[in-house]
Amino acid sequence: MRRRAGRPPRNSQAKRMPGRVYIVDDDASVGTSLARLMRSAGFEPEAFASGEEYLKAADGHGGPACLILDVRMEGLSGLELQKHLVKSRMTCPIIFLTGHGDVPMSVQAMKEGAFDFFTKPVDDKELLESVSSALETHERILSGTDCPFRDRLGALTAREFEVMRCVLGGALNKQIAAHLGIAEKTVKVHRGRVMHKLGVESVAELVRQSIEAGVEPSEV
Amino acid sequence: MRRRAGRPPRNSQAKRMPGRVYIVDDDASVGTSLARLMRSAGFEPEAFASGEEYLKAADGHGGPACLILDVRMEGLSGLELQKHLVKSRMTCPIIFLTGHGDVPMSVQAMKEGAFDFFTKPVDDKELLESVSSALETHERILSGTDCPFRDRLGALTAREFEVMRCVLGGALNKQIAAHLGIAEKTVKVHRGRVMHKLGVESVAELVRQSIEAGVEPSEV
DNA sequence: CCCCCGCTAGGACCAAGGTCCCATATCAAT
DNA sequence: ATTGATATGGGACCTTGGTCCTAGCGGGGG
Repeated sequence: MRRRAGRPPRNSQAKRMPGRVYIVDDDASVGTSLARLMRSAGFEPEAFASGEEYLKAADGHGGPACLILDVRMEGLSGLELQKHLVKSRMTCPIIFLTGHGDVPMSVQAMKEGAFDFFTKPVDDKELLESVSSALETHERILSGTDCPFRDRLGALTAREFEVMRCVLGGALNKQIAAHLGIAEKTVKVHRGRVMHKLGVESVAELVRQSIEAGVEPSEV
Repeated sequence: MRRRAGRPPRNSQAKRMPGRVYIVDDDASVGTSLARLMRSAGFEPEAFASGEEYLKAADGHGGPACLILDVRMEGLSGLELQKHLVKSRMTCPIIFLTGHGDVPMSVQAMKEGAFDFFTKPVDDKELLESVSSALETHERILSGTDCPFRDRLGALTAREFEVMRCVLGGALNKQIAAHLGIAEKTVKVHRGRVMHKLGVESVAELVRQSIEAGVEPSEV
């Protein structure tokens, strides 16, 4: 039961979100100038002077965001902060920006899943492009691959959804019927509507799309 | 048609494979010394003098493998070769080793999914560790974290496999039959055997497992 | 109060999937 | 030459899936 309670946010992303950019750099002048750059490009910057400060103030935020981290900092280093965030399942992309970068350092950061890695001096345009791309990526992560299938799921009635989950579980119509305490005939009706509403033509396709959309199958 | 032509390595991984290490470097002396190093560590090296040569001779191999690529080479560069391999859905990890590496280059390689990136001179121990780790990773990829489904795939005949891919694509038996130029009856036979050999009871299950095992569906 | 929507379901059919048994043909290995 | 694995299908038969059309029932909103 539940899921799609009330209103599946039908038209999310009505307008393009600007996107939050967290900046963590212990050099205040760098922080402010980066913030200025980001603001001028239409993003919402927020600067922190250390990893600890960021962690304390981190609000989770709702929409798409990304981090710009310095590697060398007093206290928590950028790489340490990254490890910490990765462990706590942070999904938002991290872009490194450092004055003293070398290949092994960049490789390590990338292995940990960094989105990008720049050395100063950095080309503003390149950095902005990377930030923009990072925000897009995060948006996609947040909204689960924006597939039209997901929206169509919202068109299903509760009963249809239940039947669909049983189908995803590989159940026969008669099993679904028994499971739901209804006639096999009715299951067929629901099932047909599910296929039609979701715009799929085969169970194989249904399963694929559902996996992508994160729909859990139902045991029968 | 293609893909695992001929022989699906029937009894892969009977005994612990040491792991194949493909070396692509246009400096012959580097290639042979790397090969020697790998052999001494118990791996099975195979050296190529260019990306083109590697592509021509690539045999697919059965077991776990990895690549050691130079970045700068005559003809196809390491990064280009990597892109090409990624596009063709190569799963085996790529380790870069280059004399003239810089941060942007390493970042690009890592973004494309490189397993590691070293600059010469490289510490033998580090390189060997990376290779060993890459082989382990590849083995895990190949065997899809011990799912029995993957092993069972090896029990399918070429024809059965083709039919299965069509089923994964959501095709009807008659469409599969037309596609393969055989009778619908025969498709049913193959299909039945596929389900039986793979130990699944529904198309839904088949699709799920196949996705996990990385089997590509076939358009019909 | 009535209508629409969702849930239910029967009848009638037809297409598709699946399984037995059996049979032929090819190819490679013994 | 014989055997085994593979691919191919015919016949028969049953189960499932899917779609028409029709229709009763209950709830919420105009």
